[in-house]
Amino acid sequence: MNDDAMNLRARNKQATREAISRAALHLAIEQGPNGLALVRVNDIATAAGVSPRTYNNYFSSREEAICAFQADQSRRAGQALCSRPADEPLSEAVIEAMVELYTNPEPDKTGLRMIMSTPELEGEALKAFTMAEGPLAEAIAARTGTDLRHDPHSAVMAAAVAGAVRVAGRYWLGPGSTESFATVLRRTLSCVFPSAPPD
Amino acid sequence: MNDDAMNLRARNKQATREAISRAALHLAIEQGPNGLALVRVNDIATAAGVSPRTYNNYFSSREEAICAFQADQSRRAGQALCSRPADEPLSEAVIEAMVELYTNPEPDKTGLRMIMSTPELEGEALKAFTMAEGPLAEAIAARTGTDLRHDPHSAVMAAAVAGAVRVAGRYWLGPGSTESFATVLRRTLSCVFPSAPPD
DNA sequence: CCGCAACTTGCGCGCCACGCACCTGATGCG
DNA sequence: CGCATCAGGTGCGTGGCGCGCAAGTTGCGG
Repeated sequence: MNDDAMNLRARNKQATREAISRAALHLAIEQGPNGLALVRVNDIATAAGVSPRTYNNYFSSREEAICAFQADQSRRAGQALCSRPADEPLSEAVIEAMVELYTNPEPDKTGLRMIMSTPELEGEALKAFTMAEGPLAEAIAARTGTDLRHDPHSAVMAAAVAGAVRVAGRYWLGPGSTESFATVLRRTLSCVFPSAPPD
Repeated sequence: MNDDAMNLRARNKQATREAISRAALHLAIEQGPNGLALVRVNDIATAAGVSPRTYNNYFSSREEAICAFQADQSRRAGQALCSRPADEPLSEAVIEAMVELYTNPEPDKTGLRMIMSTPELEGEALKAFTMAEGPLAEAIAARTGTDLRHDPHSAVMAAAVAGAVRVAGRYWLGPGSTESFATVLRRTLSCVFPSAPPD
């Protein structure tokens, strides 16, 4: 039947997760960066149409719920790099993979600005971005044919890439940014690869 | 009088902070990576010889208390780089500054391993390490004479350096590490500076 | 020697994570 | 097609915790 790569069951689960996360972010934006404490778990659950008890079957903190999207995105970092053509130079592959991953869809500037200007949320987002490092390091190691366990190069590069993405976010959210996120991302990422061609 | 660079009052404050943090880490180690929930705030406060209420005048979560040392250390990252001789090449200055900062004193392997193998603590430690990026970026920008606000190079490099430190920690804590932390640190940091001399 | 300001502490409130038990609806099988 | 099974949603109860408030205490400067 309708096993669209997923049981109906799992589908609903994913939908619920998204609903809760969506509601959480929305409410957080309403309250502003200094009103995080006013976003009650009860409100989130109600807005998402589930029981408060169900809410923390999915998340164990407001921050986690609000940043769930970033977390999900980071989980795909490894796969994003792996799906680049194998004959592409490493630097180009990484840059294009990250641009593809983090601009699809174009990030919600309002939501991101809210997150990055709220210390507690910033911490959670940091965790989320860092989740990308492991898979990224593996993918890089696979591409360069090095051994992840004995050669720190891939791990360091993965960390640097993740860092560059975060820095790009900060610049893009800053006051004087008329450029697209993709542009900023390419610029910061090219700092990581000193031998990278200017384009 | 006895203004040893600090009022007696501020000295006690610092001592209390350290006592609480110390007690927290000690108790956490006792309970192991899976028993973080069993480390009650009450126990920490008692062990530190203060009231539970006082405890969260200093910290607002167990995790924050346990990782306070890492946080304090990261705050000094900028200063560490600034205090390197001005005629030193950037890469060497950064490497030596970080080695100096993170091996003085030699890190507590047991405590660190505990922290890095406990998800919630790992997140907090991540926040702590990331606190170093801002000051580091400023110091790097100052050294290279670039404008931090319009040129992302220093920010990206700072993030990469912080990442390299974290990666070094992971490798050093891993099973087959007979080397000193300084050695591992130098190796990962030199990955960040491709033009860095082998020694 | 005195008053101020900083710090600690006890009290109390509201929120929240989580275990437990029950219910509902999806799933898979004969 | 109907039944046994089970994953997931929900209500309830409990213990812990963050934090505001209002004293009490102690170092510091005049």
